Amino acid sequence: MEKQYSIKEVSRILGIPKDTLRYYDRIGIVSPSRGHNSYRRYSREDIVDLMNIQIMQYADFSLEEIKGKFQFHRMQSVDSAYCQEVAEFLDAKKAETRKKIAHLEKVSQLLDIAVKTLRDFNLESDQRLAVFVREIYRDLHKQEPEITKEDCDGHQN
Amino acid sequence: MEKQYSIKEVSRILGIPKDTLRYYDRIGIVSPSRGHNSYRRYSREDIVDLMNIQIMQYADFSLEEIKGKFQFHRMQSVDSAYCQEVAEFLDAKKAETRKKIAHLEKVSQLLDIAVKTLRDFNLESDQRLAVFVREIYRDLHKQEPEITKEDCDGHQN
DNA sequence: AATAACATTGGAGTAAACTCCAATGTCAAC
DNA sequence: GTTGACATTGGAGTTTACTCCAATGTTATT
Repeated sequence: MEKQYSIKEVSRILGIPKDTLRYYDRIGIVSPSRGHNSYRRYSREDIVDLMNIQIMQYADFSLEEIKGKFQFHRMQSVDSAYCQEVAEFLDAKKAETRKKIAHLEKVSQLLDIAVKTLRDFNLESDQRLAVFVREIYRDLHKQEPEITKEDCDGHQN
Repeated sequence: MEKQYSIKEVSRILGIPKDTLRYYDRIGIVSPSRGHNSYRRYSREDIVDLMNIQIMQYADFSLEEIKGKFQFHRMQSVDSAYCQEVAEFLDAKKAETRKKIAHLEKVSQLLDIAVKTLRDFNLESDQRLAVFVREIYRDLHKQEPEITKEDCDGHQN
């Protein structure tokens, strides 16, 4: 017979606030069984699920994604097609992550030049800043041509 | 006499929705002058401000930060102390950005290993994944000792 | 004078992931 | 049997940066 954990214990063990655990139950992410009173009783498996969720949140998955793509309990049968699907999903996530990193690298550079320009002003750093800003501005306005027809509609803006 | 721009023109020029421009006006970020009717009339300077705001948003500044730290109009007198303050702020921002990058690099690696493990399962990649996850878990729970007194208070959680 | 196209306002709604609250129920200890 | 610590619930509030709406006013064109 496995040990069951109260919400308070789980909260302490995993560092997740009780309200958050109740919230997860509400939205169907981790719904533990209930005791003879209506108290939640978390199993070991529930706790493992919650740990996986923590990892996935660390990896920037939304609760929606977590809920949609990963049903942990049902993982006994390693369905090859499903594995393939998840692998593709993770690949896409990784590409997205690399994009974010590239963006932040630019930001880091921008801040660097901006600080230098501010600290000891000279033409060189000022011009480098201007060039950089212009580059970002190009980035900002080169929207992928995903909008074509919609442009012609009667927008309010 | 400088040209003044209508909200529609500014929206088109900068690619900022009209509603957003009105919103910026409301919260006091860029509040253009008004015509004899109560129409907003944007000056060149207003437009430059808005461009700077776009750059700062690209660099992950919140509107609150933008509003608090940067009063562009008042920049004629290059106050050395103020420059110093802003430079420090930007430095902190950069440190924060580098932290985010480090985090995302870990995420990228994690996703990489996870995909590999999923695609062709073997002990080696599985163990690498386990090690990685454990490492992240350590990261996750090593909160800086910023909380000391508050811990003792009567929290609900 | 009617119409369209623009402008104004206050206020409400949206997303995501919590976070908090009040009213109430349960349980163990004294 | 009362106290205190725990649990439950539904529902409302928080945050940020918009986004949308309806009612209304203004301007230019027909």
